[in-house]
Amino acid sequence: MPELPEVETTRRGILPHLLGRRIRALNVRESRLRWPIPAEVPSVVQGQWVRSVERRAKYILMGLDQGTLIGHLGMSGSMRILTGNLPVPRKHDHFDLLMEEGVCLRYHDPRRFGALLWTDGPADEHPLLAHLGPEPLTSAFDGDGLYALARQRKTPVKSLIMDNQVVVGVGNIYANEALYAAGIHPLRPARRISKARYASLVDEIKAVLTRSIETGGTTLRDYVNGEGTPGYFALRLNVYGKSGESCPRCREPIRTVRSGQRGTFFCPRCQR
DNA sequence: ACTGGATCCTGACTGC
DNA sequence: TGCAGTCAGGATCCAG
Repeated sequence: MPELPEVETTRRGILPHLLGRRIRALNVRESRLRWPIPAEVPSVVQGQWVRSVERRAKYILMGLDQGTLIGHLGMSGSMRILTGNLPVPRKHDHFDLLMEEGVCLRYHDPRRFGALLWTDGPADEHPLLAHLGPEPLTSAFDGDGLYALARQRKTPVKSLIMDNQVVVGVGNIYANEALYAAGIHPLRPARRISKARYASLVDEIKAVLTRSIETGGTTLRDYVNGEGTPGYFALRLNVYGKSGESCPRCREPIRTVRSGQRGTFFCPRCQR
């Protein structure tokens, strides 16, 4: 389920349960994720204290006394905190990170596109993290920088903002929504967009992600304590998944095309 | 250097 | 009911 707001919500949800606690065991039931969970990880992490729980892009980074556990939720992954008697694992509950005091972080991922890795060195030097673009909610991501990057690019602007080397954390839903909010056609070649319009696009990306993280907070409690997973954030979607429905702004029917194997939704009248 | 396409995997849904 | 086809929140890899 995860786009960046859900990953951030997950991080905030698991943080208080993991921070300052010691890992009793890592119990792996299915190691075949996006990359196999390396065989040595359980013995390496056992007995270590969790010193930090951070996020970079859509990776969740658990800093240990030695090294960092790197988690990723892929397309269908979720984490929840269990306490007390552990329920029998459901299908696709691939690992449990068992902490002191009966706290358990259980990972569920039907499609197995997620990951759990460990690195000894600085996490940001890990090959998966080393070449990532700026975080979208920091000042390192701005209109001028995006405009400069786009100069040589013929690729559709939607592909550009979903490129993790350009900016991280903009998934398909938010790419569609931010482009709608900025009035930019998703298939417009990246180099054919003015600096002013990129400034607006950056503002809208930040706004939609921020709003989504805020509303995600309301489902947090259920997410980490309750049974099952939440639905989507209580985010008002204008175009994503709204094929054929009328544009909230001009009533024109929302259209959908496929671009880069992803569903692309837009208003042909408002977005140019 | 860029770009589009294939790919990993399971499950939900649609249409016949 | 069953079966085939399509699509889904990600992101890497590879050919051209």
